[in-house]
Amino acid sequence: MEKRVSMKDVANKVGVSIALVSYVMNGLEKEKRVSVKVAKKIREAAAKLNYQPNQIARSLRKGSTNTIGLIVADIANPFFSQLARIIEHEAINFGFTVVFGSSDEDEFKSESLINTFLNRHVDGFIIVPTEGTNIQIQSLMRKNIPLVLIDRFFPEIKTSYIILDNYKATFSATSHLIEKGYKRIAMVAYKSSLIHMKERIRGYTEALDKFNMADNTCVKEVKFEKVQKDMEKILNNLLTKNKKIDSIILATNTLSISALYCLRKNNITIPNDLGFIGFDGGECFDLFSPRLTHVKQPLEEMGKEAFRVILDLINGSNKTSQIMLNSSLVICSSC
Amino acid sequence: MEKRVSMKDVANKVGVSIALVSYVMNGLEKEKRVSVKVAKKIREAAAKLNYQPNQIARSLRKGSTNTIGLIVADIANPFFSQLARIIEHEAINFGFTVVFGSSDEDEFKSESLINTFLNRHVDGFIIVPTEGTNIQIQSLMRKNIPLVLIDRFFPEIKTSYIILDNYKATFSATSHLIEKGYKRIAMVAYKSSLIHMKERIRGYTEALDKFNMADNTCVKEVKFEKVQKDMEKILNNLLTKNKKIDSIILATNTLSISALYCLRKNNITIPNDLGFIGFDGGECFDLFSPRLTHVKQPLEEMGKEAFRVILDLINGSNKTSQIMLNSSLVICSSC
DNA sequence: CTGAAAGCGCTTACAG
DNA sequence: CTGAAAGCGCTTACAG
Repeated sequence: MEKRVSMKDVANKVGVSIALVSYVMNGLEKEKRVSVKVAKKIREAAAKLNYQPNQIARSLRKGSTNTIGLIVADIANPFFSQLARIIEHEAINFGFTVVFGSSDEDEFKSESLINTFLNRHVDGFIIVPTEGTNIQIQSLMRKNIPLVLIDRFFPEIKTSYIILDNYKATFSATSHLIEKGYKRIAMVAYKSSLIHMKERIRGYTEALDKFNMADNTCVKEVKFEKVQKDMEKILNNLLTKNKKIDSIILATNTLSISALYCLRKNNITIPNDLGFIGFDGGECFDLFSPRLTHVKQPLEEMGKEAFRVILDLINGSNKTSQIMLNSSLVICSSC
Repeated sequence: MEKRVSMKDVANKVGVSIALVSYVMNGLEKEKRVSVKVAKKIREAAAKLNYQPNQIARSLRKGSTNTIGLIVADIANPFFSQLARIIEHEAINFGFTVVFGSSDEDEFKSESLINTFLNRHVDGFIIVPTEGTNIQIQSLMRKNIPLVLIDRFFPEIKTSYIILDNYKATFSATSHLIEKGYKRIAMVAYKSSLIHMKERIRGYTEALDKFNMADNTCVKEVKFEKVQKDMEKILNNLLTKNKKIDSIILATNTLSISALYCLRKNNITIPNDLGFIGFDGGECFDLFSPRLTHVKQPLEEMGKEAFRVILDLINGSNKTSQIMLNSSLVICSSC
């Protein structure tokens, strides 16, 4: 087993103090006026011994870890894993490492993840906040920990965040259905007090309102813990009762997929039996027959902005950045 | 801004030494025979001050970080993100944190990730190794760093690994097609020297061989950097030339998806024009019409075993665990 | 039962 | 231009 070499080893080899090695390793030789000759020797010795800095020691001393904590609802959800990929990429480019965790929309898991990451002294957090985590977020704010929320936020807490203009997203999706001649448009969303869900629902209801179709407003909510079951019940209901719906908008990608399963199971064909608009779809939506019209989120921008903002905060900025991005409606053949 | 409280603060408050606080915080009060009274006082003070241990300091002192480094090819690929989810879950249960990175099948990115994680003193690695990383893996072995490979491995290096029985997987997929009466079965795989790809190809060729159809062996390889382009060329070729193929097996999920895009684009219908078997599909495969027959990997088991093995190694075991799991062929309606 | 002290591997004022 | 030393917040032999 090879032993790790420390600055001391390099210093001993060259016959200088540890301080000099530290200066050179950190590229401070100019600033600290280390002689060119010694600097060269140190660099050579370091290379020869294959010296690698111990980031743990560095972190303890400097109080910063060059690590960011990423908490999403579920890393296995393509929406979040794609986001994670983008954030990871940015992080690496700036010399940061990402630790991640999935909250499962559970406030206690969220709390535990935040504490774990705090104890490991991440320099900042990128969090997809879950219902009931307001206090946790406020506590981070009080501790002055760099923080940016993503996908969702709390209107009553003044944090930085990057979100979608959810209102616009569903407003335009709904309008699209109306323009296509659909009359009885339903929306299925998650039962949640979180703003992104509320806004998606508001976009839908206000679009109906605008076209004087408020009477046909039909919002159904499923519980996060039993999506499939709730969805089946709801769809069975909506598709069989007197005032049958003629089209549907789903408020998230998981809901979209769940709905597709149900529809297929019940032999409901799209768009003949039912018009359909999904939410941030990806490959599944493209490969479905017919191709599914869906709301597309600007993932790349979202991830990049989130990292840019957190880096800014880590570097001492005290500016609160609240950024709202626009989705696009990808029009295919499902309505 | 709240200041972080350290053991010293707790010690001062109670009027004891830091050592005692450390013992109590680590639950060593029995072992170190701390008086019940003092232990209680310390616990109370710690709770009151909301003391949180500084894991960085702990890590520096103990030489272990309770962190594992997870390197996959691409965290945005559902196969890997689902695996990540399972590993994360296990990790948390055992008090570990996961740092992750995507190698993009690039040996230099892999090297850089490994070094980054080494400098951060992860306790162990779970790695999906990329072509050309043999040396990196060997170097980790030499340093005696706990390591488990996953999805792929290097036959010439004696590491622990958890992999699929790739040979069996495609052997049975191919046999299934043959039994269904298909005569001209093609396989599209990645161009790679890695064992998992070789084995998937071998499973295919040996199945043909067994049924005396070796003459119809047709393996095409696409480059990782230009999947879509290569795939189109290959499929155009296979579907138009004299000896047209009647069915196809794809060697990974990304290849499967890529093929589906191409087929759709060229109006090839499954299974009428072409029999189809995909690899670890997930939702896309289920929702496709017709439902796609595919090789299903035991993700849960793979992730859990990987963590179990790495934990074992971290805890000092020097046993090399080489585990091969079985896939199942999910038979649907695409062939 | 308890405390003083060394040390993990760095960074960084300070002195010369 | 260079070095000695303090200190980041812990853990852990050691002494009493």
